[in-house]
Amino acid sequence: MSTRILLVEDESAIADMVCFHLKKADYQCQAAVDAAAADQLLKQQVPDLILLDWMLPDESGYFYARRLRQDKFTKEIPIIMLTARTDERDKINALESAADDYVTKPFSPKELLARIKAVLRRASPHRNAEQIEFNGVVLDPQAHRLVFEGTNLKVGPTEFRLLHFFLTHTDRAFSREQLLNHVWGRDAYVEERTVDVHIRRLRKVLQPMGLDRYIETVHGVGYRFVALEKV
Amino acid sequence: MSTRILLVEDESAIADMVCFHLKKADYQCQAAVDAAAADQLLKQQVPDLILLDWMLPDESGYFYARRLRQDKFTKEIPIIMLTARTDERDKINALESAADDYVTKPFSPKELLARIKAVLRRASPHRNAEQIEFNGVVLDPQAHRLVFEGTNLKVGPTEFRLLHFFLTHTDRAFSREQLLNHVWGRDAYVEERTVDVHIRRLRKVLQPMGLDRYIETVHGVGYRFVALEKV
DNA sequence: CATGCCCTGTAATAGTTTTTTAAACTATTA
DNA sequence: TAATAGTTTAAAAAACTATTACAGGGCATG
Repeated sequence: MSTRILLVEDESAIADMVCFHLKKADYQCQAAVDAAAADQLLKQQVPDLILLDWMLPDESGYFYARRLRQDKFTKEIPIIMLTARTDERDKINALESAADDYVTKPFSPKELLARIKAVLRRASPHRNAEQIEFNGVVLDPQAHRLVFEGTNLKVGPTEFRLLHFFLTHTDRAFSREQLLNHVWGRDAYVEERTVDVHIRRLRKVLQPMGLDRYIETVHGVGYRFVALEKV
Repeated sequence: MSTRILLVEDESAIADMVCFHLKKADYQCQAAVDAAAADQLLKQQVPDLILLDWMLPDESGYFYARRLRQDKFTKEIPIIMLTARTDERDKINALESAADDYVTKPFSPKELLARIKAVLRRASPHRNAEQIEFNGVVLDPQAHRLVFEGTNLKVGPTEFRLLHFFLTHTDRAFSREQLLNHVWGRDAYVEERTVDVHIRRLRKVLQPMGLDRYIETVHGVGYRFVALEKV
């Protein structure tokens, strides 16, 4: 049983190209030219992932994504946005809060497939239960513990979830709002500044083994966890 | 005599595919399209395992699972849920407490068969009857006895089952709900806090030989029994 | 069939951990 | 250097856990 991907894209040249590569990579590809067509397809069958163009003829891809997030039948489906390159902070922010990831046009099939794979892996709960190793620290979601060189690290529940999120979403900056959405839950009523405090506490936990430096502050944006070693 | 598996799934494409692979793996496969049909089949014959779709036409798979757990004829049957992938902690939690395991769509036949095998092995009675030794304490499920250095330890039935469960499921955190499901039985109308009391009683039993420290409290989650020696 | 004993679940209360907020302080940017 | 953003600390509030006592049920014994 292969993974179903719904592609919502009005430029047929791009749509054909993407579909071609998706099929070659053994995904099932359904294409829709606009939000209305996508809705029709969604009624019939729920896909495992949605590729969504930022600009659609009938509705902004951004608002369509938000709409998909509100519907209980579609809210769980991971969304990757396809968008023109941008520098606008607002837009990037909007992208990141509405979608699970985004790819800027023009993109290579290779990049797209890599991002699809990453998003699907992330969204799969069994993967979510897998142990993650990072520079000697092992995070075990099943046992709900953090181990370094055989010893348990004492870490609060929120710091644990925060680290888990970071380890599964490395090398990307997240705003405090995004972190609240992902780590606290989409309906948390908490001050943004609270994130700082938990970042602080997580850094404190990781300090003894010198891993706190992987939590980077992105001024004016939020925080980022880097997995790649700096040269 | 081969293992009987009941498959409850409304999408016939998936049902056919699963049945095909089950039969190939030498299981007996019965299929039902909804809960009502499943009930009919269950009246005739009790299967060894149930594969249950999370979303059914007539009833949520989740609630059907809960219903199966309340019926004394079906409560012992292991259940594996088939579900779309999700990130939601609530849903994962619901899944884990209602079912023995779950597989996310799309799944490979290989993965499904592996999980079936694992669940059946876990549920098989012979393993449940094996003696377990832990740091000098011997738990004998057959005789329902707990022995330390030749002397019988006085332990209540619930504490015995709780310890048995822990010894067969070490190094994992379990919520109180999960412990109630596994140790008390899925139909127990018991307050979650009651688990605390039995944890306390079990700790008291293990205290004299210093083994109570292996029962760890996981704040905000539940409890965990560690097998690994801490350094 | 009454009695006492053991076991269980609940409730009350005490104790602990974690989270959140606020506020003072430090750093960065333009 | 002013303005904006991030860090750190402390303390109150909230959430969660431990412990104890007790009532009621079941069961064997007298």
